[in-house]
Amino acid sequence: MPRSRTRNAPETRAAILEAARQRFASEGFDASLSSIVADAGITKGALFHYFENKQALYLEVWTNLQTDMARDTQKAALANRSPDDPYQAILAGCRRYLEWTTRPDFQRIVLIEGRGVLGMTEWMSNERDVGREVVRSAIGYLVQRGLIADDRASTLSVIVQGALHGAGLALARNIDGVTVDSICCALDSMLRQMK
Amino acid sequence: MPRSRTRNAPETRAAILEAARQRFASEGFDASLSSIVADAGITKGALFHYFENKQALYLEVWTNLQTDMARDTQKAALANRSPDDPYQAILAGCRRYLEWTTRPDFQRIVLIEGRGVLGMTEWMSNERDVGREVVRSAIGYLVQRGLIADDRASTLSVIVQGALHGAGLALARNIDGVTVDSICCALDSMLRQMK
DNA sequence: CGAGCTAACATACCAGTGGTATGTAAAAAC
DNA sequence: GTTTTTACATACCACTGGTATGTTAGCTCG
Repeated sequence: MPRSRTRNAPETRAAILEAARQRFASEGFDASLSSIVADAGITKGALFHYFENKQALYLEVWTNLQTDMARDTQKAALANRSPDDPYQAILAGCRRYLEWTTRPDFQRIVLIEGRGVLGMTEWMSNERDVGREVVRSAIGYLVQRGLIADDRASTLSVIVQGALHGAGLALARNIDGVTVDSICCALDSMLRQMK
Repeated sequence: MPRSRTRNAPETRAAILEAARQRFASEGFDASLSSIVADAGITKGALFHYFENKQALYLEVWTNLQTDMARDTQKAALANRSPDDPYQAILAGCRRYLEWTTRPDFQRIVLIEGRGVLGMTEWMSNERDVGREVVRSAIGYLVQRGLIADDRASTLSVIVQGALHGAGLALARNIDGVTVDSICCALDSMLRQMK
């Protein structure tokens, strides 16, 4: 009823995604679709016109956050390139990633719940894990420079990604003694000693 | 009705937990309480007599798995103590942990979904994270030996825990090039170079 | 231009869910 | 032997994700 008669598909879709992001960020996946469509100013009919089901909606919110983070992280890394220290760019990327972990929506949707919500079906199956791609490319860069053995790249990637993930969660929980600087310091020596 | 007239509270409780573990492992948190109570051979009345709500039930299943893993891991570590190499025990514990990550119920309930299900309320708040305690005590052991600086213990703990977590997930997803051995090898040099 | 098709929503409704209120019988307490 | 408590079962409810079915605006094309 309050909806204007002008049809504007992309705006509607964006409104749904935005409302969903906020609700998912504050209430988690349990946030009801009713509340989301109310926030977006539309009805469930519209929602199910654009998204197959609740998981699909969540997947898109999750993917958007993830890709935004990846882009920003890579941008930070490229901006801090140094000709005589190949680690500097990567460490700048790590620091930028840790900044993302302070965002409440990123914390809850990506760090905390995402894996469980999309679990098995989407997350497990394949390369939807954008974060992993970023880390892999960073490690690949070190391999290219001859700083890391080629056959260790995969293993070291998952370890570095896991370390970053754990560090981000620790920051989110603000565990004693864990700060952005202390983590970056630890990652610095950790990365430099990898071979 | 099929329930015998003899009251046996602990058995009933255990039956519920066992049924819940299996359902949660195969269907995730979405597994309906109806199916769980059917498996356990009781009714919802009994379930809600023992557990405040679905989350509380999940929390207990999750905690049990987590503590079993922690106990087993520490046992493995203590069994592999070596007087001239303090790292050996820890690495044995890591290997044992990675073995746990091959268990489907542990994968789904602890690695994938647990964080999201209990998120914020239980997991975030504090020391329900048994895994972290284990890692902290291992790092504490190295601090005691003078191998790691005291003020770095917290940060290194979350990094090591994250690395293990990520490695376990990678094994669960069987990502190319990642094996138990390759991870243990990487952890070996990583731990030994920490200071 | 106007008839028909389709995209973009709205409305009404449903099965199933977690959770609650209430009942009841056996054991334990006194 | 009465009362209280424990250990369940039964009946029920509000609400949820999802579906089936409208309805209307805009575009296509003769």
